[in-house]
Amino acid sequence: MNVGHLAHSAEEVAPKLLGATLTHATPEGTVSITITETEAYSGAADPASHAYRGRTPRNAVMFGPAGHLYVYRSHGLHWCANIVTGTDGIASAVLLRAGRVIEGEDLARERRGDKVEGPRLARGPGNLCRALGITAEHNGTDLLTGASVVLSDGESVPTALIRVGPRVGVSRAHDRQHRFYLAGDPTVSAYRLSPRAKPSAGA
DNA sequence: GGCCAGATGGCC
DNA sequence: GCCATCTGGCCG
Repeated sequence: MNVGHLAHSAEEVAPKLLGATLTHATPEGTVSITITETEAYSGAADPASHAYRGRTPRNAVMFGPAGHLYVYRSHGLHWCANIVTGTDGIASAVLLRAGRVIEGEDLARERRGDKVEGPRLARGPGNLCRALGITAEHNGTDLLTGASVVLSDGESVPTALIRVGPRVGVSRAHDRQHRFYLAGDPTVSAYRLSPRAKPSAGA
């Protein structure tokens, strides 16, 4: 993967990351996924973004150069990972919502639990991080320079298979069509409207 | 300083 | 549907 591919808005990059490969090698083994679901988040213009109110210690990586990993904790127990896009100094990132495990399925199942079905191993942003073994220690990692977590070109995905919809679980700007996923793919997570989402006009 | 909400997931 | 669990951000 070339950094040039990521040097655009999150909205542009998010659909293009479908089909790309994310790999994490550890002493225990290697797990790789094909990305099947993403969401775009921007900065000052996006009320649902962590960067909406400006730079803070938590979201600082979002403001940095493209190709780095932004990891945050959700609800006190899950980790979620984003790929930073765009220009250094301007916040934007793509949340990795789901993927298909293509290497290291045994290790992924060890991390996720015995009973988890193959397609569900990395279904949902928290599960994706757990299957890959991504935690806070990977926040800020450069994915393009051969660090432990690496983003690489995978299979090319036919445009006709890409679907767009509203983002999952966000209470603000929840109508924005910034979620991208592969049609009919069982590894894609279920849509859920935030309980706090305000009713929108025309609904 | 304190409180509330949250880019979730699993179990009842 | 409900709850766990904790951190960031804002004073709702």
